[in-house]
Amino acid sequence: MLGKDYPNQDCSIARTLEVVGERWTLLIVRDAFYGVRRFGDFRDHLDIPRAVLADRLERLVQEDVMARRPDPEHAGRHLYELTPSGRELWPVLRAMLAWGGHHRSPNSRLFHHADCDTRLDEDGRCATCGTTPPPQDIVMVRRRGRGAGRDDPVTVALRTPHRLLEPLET
Amino acid sequence: MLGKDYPNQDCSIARTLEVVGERWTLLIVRDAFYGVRRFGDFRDHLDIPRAVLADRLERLVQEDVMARRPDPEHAGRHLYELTPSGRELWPVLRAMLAWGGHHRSPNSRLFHHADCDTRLDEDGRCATCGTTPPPQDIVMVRRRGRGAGRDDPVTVALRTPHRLLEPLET
DNA sequence: CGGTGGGGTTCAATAAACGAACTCGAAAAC
DNA sequence: GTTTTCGAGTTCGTTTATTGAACCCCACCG
Repeated sequence: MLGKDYPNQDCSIARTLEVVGERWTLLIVRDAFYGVRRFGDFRDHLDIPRAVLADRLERLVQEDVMARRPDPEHAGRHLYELTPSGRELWPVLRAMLAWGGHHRSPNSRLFHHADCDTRLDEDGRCATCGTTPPPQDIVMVRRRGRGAGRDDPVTVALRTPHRLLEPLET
Repeated sequence: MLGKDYPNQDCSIARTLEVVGERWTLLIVRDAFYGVRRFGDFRDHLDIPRAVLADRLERLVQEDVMARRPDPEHAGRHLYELTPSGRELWPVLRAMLAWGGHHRSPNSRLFHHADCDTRLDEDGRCATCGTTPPPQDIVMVRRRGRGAGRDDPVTVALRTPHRLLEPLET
């Protein structure tokens, strides 16, 4: 965008949008919640131009939403992971998930409370225990009969139930 | 953005971002919650180029987030108002408000439950009655000692407590 | 009936996104 | 030990979006 910020807006929403409001950014954060950590996995799953992905990851690291560290299994490569402040973006994604699910098309993935095996409602609450579990206690499962579409390694790996923030093996 | 959509993403978040993910769009929706309805008021409050504002409003109308109707007080002009589906974007804005308030800077406006006069927590819940009031039951007030910054008519009108979705008199 | 003012549209310039080609470094193959 | 391969970025020319200024149109005012 021409100027990524909103300098004259005295508003926390504007501050948030300055961090995650650019094209692709929230989908990168979403994938990070799904366990994606490698440059190439983001790229394969999002069909995003390399240069844009590199730019967005760098900015997310600058803004303390993600952290970059060396990949212990592959010298010279990196892993990108959500920081504590990045993990607090889950409510933003959950709200968008609910709106898009209501007003556009139902999501192809469902979210269950790991402890109770109960499907979470749209506010992220578990009807069984009454709590709103944090991402690491949420298991994502594929909705029956959905999710054929893509065949990149990330999409394939996400066909089996997967706990949020758990590193994805591709 | 180059291509406003994410055609290969089978995901409700991507669907939502296709509607409200472009630059300025969520700030326009925010202002609509604050009671802004006229082209010029959006313009004055956001410092947004006219052409972009016209484009965004048209798209929001197409997408059934806002509705455009003739302004009964001014022939030839229009009022832009949130539709029921647009009003359901409030949780998205509330989540961004909470994140930006925590991790960037506290918001200059606070939100109270009109019935209980209790400040809402960051999930939008009222500690007094335990409900999560809808936008039309929320009163926005200025945080003490904040909000000097701008002096456009909208900012001035919002200095006094104001119920969300209530048309703003400028 | 000429002026004013709000609400848009048009236009040229700038910036961002795109995708293909390129570079670099580490490991694997030979 | 040399070459090949591969993932991870960077560079670059092209396409598209954003910007701000200029312009147009309509309704009302004097």
